[in-house]
Amino acid sequence: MAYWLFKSEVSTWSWDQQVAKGDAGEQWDGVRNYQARNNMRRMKIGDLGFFYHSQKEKEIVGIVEVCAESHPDTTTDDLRWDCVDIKAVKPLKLPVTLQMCKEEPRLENMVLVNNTRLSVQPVTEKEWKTVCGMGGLKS
DNA sequence: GCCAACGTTGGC
DNA sequence: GCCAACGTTGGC
Repeated sequence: MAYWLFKSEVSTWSWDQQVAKGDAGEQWDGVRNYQARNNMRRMKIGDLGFFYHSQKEKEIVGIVEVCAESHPDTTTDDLRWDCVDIKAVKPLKLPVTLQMCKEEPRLENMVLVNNTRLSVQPVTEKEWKTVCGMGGLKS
């Protein structure tokens, strides 16, 4: 079981839209970055991820689950780009803001804190549990 | 709105 | 294969 973090602008694709898709989920398309794509290729069905709103909110708002492994991104003909499908699992009771992550010593090595521009990131199990705790979930 | 960080592109 | 130029992302 691996853990990930998916970043999106609210105006592009929001948590509410993700929730509205229900268990069917939706492909995480539009990624045009090799590192992010490579992370998606490593994902397995059942892996969990955080859903992060960038730019305005700058906070982790919910938990998603990978429901289809990497496949071609249907929004482009360019064969280089793959994506996975994810579905919403549940929201955090309390959103965990970027600032909270920066102020939390246990998260000092988190990719979110150190590489703000990567849109699909790995999360360690320790970081996962820490953020879930901060978000009001037992994990 | 600015700017730093980073990735990509293309000329040589 | 190097590196300058350029574009994009995202925090502030």
